[in-house]
Amino acid sequence: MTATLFWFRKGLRLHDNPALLATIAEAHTLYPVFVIDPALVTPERVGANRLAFLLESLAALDSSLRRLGSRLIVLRGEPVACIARALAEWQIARLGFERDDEPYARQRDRQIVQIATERGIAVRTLPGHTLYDPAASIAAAGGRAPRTYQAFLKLLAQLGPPAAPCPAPGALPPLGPLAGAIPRAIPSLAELGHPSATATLHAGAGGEGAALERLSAWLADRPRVAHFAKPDTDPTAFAPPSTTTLSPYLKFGCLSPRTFWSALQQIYAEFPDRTQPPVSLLGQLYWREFFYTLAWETPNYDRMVGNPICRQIPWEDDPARLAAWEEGRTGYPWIDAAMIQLRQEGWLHHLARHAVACFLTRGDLWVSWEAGQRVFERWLVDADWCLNASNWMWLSASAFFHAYHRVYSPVAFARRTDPGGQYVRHFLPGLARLPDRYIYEPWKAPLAVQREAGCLIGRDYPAPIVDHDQARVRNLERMRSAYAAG
DNA sequence: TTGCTAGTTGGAAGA
DNA sequence: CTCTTCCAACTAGCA
Repeated sequence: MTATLFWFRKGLRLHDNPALLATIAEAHTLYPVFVIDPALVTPERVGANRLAFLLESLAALDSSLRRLGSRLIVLRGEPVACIARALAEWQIARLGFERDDEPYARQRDRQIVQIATERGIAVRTLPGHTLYDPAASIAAAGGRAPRTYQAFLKLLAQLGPPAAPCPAPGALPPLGPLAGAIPRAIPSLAELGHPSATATLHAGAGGEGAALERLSAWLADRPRVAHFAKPDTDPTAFAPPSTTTLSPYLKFGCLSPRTFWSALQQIYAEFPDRTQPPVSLLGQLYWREFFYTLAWETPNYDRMVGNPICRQIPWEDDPARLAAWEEGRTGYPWIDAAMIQLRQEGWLHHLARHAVACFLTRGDLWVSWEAGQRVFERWLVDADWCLNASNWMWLSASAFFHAYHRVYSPVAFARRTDPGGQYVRHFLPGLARLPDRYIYEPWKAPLAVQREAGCLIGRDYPAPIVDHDQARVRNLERMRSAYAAG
């Protein structure tokens, strides 16, 4: 009898899971395992909303496995030690998992593969988190990942369509004999030291089933899918948002990118006038792929120093400014409302992320993008190591994007799509009674208007921590110097 | 080597 | 309200 352990990490799904299929094909008995690493679930590292989403995804996976006569075994502890112990206790002969290309995961997986190999355990890994295997894409590109999106699209054309999604398993090997003794152990948020989740957008919606339902629901409006243009979507729309909000499912692998890709192709076939990458929905999947591919070969991808694609810029450490930004008290309602939405819902529209990221770094506060990256990493339900680093480099004009003189206005930008300030009024109820005219710059409201609205600047809502026009001019000069020095 | 082109998503002012 | 123009500007990719 060959006892096999399949280790779920990302890829929390049964559909299109090549590593799982390959692993169970050779198994007589199976131990499906997930490990909760206590170091990664502290409130300092992860907000309650993302942790709740993960726990829901695990519960959904457990239910799916049970329908096939199996179950999910949730272990808690340092992952390498946990898996090593399980391999020994359950006399595992084969280990399988989906490859994870993040540096932390690569390091972790190297250790467990070494331990398994030393003990004579066969290890089976396959990629499944991206459309293509980044290593294979780079090899096809001649050993160097493209540095621009357009060059990456050319590479994709050369690669041809990604592999078709594989079916979910119709049956699973019986549970390993020792699994019966292990209690069902998906912990609660409270057990992990967290308050309850506050999300409205993704509340109670973790897991593969919800992912596929939300995908179907979004795809049902076929003209909208075919004509989707990301830059034209509304960053101030929040009930409902103007984009798919599928990102958390892709982050945890509740949704396969290849399943998404295939579904899009079917719709695109009906619409000759569909939008194209980079702005189309397919283009969004390709941005993800582009960044994953480049990150695979770039050292220190989530840092400025030692990162060969990142411009070296003398950001200034300023804990007070950083805290004001993170806590939504910069005095700019559009920025503050977005930061409140981030913390309440764990989600922000892409362009709202742009606005707050530009504000923290090159636009206004001149604080390092790495500090902002850590804040997003904590609060976003869809926090994705590679995409988070990529977009912070983009917005801070450290890589990919170089037109640093283009600075988002914290006053004018949101006014274009939301002149009445409904978004601000929702997330900053203290400002709700201000007239439209002052909703994005309340410090300009005459005192009588502030009193009438029940919102005195400096008492009920902060005055701006920087003068945007002055900060912008000063920072443009600093960017010019940094670019010249580079 | 050099020159040329194109690049997901700005803002202000004016027609 | 929508469109155009100007501002000031850098890089990767390619011929």
